[in-house]
Amino acid sequence: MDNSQNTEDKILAAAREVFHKKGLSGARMQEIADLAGINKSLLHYYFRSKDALFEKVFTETFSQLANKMTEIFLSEMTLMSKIGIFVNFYFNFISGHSYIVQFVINALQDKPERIREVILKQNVTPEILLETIRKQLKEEMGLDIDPLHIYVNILGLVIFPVIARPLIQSIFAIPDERMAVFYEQRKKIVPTFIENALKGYETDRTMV
Amino acid sequence: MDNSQNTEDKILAAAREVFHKKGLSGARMQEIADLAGINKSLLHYYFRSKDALFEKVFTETFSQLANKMTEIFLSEMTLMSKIGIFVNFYFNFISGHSYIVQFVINALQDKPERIREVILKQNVTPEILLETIRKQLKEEMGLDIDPLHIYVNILGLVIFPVIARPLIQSIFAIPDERMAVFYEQRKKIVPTFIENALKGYETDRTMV
DNA sequence: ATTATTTTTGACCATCCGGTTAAACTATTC
DNA sequence: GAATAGTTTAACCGGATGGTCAAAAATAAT
Repeated sequence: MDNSQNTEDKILAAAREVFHKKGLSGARMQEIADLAGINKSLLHYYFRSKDALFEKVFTETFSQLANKMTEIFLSEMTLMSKIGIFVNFYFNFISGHSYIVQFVINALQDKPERIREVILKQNVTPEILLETIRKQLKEEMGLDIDPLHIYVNILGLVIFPVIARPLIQSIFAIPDERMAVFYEQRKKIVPTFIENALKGYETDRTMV
Repeated sequence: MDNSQNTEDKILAAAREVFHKKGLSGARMQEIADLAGINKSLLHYYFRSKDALFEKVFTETFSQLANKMTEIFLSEMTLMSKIGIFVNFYFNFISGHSYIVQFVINALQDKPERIREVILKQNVTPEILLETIRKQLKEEMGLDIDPLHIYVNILGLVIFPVIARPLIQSIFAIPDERMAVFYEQRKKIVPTFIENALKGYETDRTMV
């Protein structure tokens, strides 16, 4: 047999690609089948329905993303090191998976309940993540700031430029090459920006 | 006649609502017609096709958004005042139009060319916006930083928490009331965060 | 080798959906 | 008030789309 991959994996790979790019309503079962190089009926043979297949892809994708994020922040490092590594890793990762984050956000916008099932299967508790950041803010920088705000700030500075790429690029007429440079610059700029901001709290003493 | 609104406006209002929430492929012409309280054929009578109607809504929405953004940054104020006002305004505006930004991003992700036509109709040149910010960074804070990075930072800190709301809220199990508080807090936190970050550059002298 | 089981296919179905058309209704013009 | 133009509707069309099914092909079990 030339079946280098088994059918189920081929389907999942194709479904991932199509769903990530086009979302649930934009994707076509036929397109997924074609991409996987199989008959459309097989999709229903392995996964009951379009929705079931989508849910599978969503769960998978979300877990992957969540794991990558928490993994770094739960490791043994200073907060600033974590931020540096996270930002760096993320820009690299996402440049090869540009649709992923938006896919997750859209899927959740469309139907927030989707996350329930997934979050339970997850081994990481979000509370632990926040608590870890809170402790590090306090102990390493003497800051009593809500860790959620800081975490959201970090994500915003990293994720927004990626999902808004078409927006930014077209508005400011930036060619692809300069855009690549732009992202490369952000690997340094974002950690510096955050560090400056946090240090500012130290001197200011205007806590939130 | 009881036609409080003319038909065209009723259609546009309905189309806005549906397209904003569900996007092009997720929206149904019948649903728009129902919401507008008219016959489906009328949609085609006033706007040729689904695509034409969508394009109309997109243009309209994008312009509204872009104008709001640039208006503030091109006014006569210190950069920090602009940032404060912008952040404040945006959280207020968006809480009543939560789907808008994501709608624009998705529409552009789906088909980047969409922006071409719109940008030409726009009276604001993006270059002027950046140039204004650059000048203010230099003159008011003595900073030689790429204004695009700063602008993107601001947008990221404001927009990301809004479009990722379902994500954030479900992951961290935040009830609606606490989420409202969260956004209210950000009106202060974000400007402070940015101000600290920028001041950090001043003392650091580690320019980018 | 034969049977039983799993995998794959092509033909098909019902429904959805964007779009068309002709006729009905309304408003305007003369 | 008849003629004309503009607006609205219901019925319909054709193709796309998610999904089914029975039979064929491949694989495994005896």
